[in-house]
Amino acid sequence: MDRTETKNTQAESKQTDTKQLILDAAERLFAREGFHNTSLRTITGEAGVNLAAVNYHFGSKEGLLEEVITRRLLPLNQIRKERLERVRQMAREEGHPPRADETLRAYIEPTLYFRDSGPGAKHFITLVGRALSEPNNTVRNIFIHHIEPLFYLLFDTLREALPDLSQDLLFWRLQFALGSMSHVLRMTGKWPTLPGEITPDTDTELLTLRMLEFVSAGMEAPH
Amino acid sequence: MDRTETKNTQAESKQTDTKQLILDAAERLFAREGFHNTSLRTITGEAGVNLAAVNYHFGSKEGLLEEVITRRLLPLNQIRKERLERVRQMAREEGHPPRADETLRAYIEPTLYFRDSGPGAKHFITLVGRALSEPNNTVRNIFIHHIEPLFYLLFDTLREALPDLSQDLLFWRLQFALGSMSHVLRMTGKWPTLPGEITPDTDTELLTLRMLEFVSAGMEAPH
DNA sequence: CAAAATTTCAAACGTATGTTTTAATCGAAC
DNA sequence: GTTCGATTAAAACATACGTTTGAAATTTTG
Repeated sequence: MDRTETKNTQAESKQTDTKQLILDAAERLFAREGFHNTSLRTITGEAGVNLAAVNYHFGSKEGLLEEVITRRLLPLNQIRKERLERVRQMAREEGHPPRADETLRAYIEPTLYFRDSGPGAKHFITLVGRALSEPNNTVRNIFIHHIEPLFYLLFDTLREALPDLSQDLLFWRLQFALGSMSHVLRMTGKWPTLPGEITPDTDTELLTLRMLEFVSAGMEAPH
Repeated sequence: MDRTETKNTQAESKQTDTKQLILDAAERLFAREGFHNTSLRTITGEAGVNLAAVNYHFGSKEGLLEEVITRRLLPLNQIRKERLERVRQMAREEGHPPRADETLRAYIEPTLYFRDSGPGAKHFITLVGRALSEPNNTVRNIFIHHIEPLFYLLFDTLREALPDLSQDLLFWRLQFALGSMSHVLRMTGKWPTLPGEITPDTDTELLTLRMLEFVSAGMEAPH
């Protein structure tokens, strides 16, 4: 009776239900309140399941976090990786370096559009935005482990796109760009009171356009 | 014997020592581990004072946080406010709109240079960088309360600098810029493993220059 | 249907937290 | 030197947390 391993026999209905309910509630609460600020009693309460179910299905609170993250991050990273490799590959076939704005688009566009891919995805993207700025090692390390190879791919493709920039300068500009994106991701629905006619919850398409205008200009700025 | 009010008679030596020791330790630990992930026992342990001293001098853990923040944020905000008003005032005297890059510099430069203003200031700036992305309301609200008027001043000055941008677009671009800055602030000393010859801990002057190049170009990008 | 494995449940465990209490200690004023 | 308010100190308090337990309930297997 190994309790941390999931034996997926045909007996999936109840188990899957409980696991999904916990994952969805945890995703929402981790995004809204943070990992340490969310108790298992709150999660299981909102999910409508027994407290012990978390330790039974996920082993520990940390194990739950890991599955909350990987459940959506693996598919998202797969998409971003394919988009980046396509940009790189097509440029190589056409015999010119990839364009910086297309490279950035290949990374940013799937990330922003992922918010609309399902009800819980929006919360997850908030979590992604907070990932790198998490003070807690537990949360940050799980993310970094999955994001690091993608970061290198993005960095290398941008090196080809912007050969005039030193590695050092490119690194910083990429950090500026990623900072812009992650800030917007985690701020969704948390804007302070705003002046006048500003409607901060713009639709995804317009937001993506604006973000790409901004970070592309910054990336290609004179130096 | 009101324990939350500080009676500053001449008997300041011991009290001031203890308060300073607690504030410094809390600043460092809140920045490194986060507010909820830091216990009063860890703080008082590192400060070398008794556990009860926090509640005696600051009333509560939240009161301690508030004083950790205001102790440095009030002077920093004063500097940023003066710099912004000077840019605005000088432009008005010379009969032209303020420049966007000078406006951004008036906000960003004092913030980055504040890191070098003392041993604990570096930790505090990490805290500033994490302020807006804090999931916890306790932390975020204290910051927002002090930062909001400054944000409006920055926004209004940029409106004068960039009259072609709609309020909506300007709002977003300012968010992108602030995202870049806060990301860098909180990432100090927390970079993941990096490729090759990259030295992420650049000196303040060069980092400021690069950040201003980036966000100015993004702010003035075509649309 | 009976046996076996899986999942749920209520309760308790041990620990860590912020806070409070009560007494001891310190420093200055008279 | 004594007195009095301010500060420190040790201990305990109440509560919340993640986790474990053991039995009941449910589902799957033969």
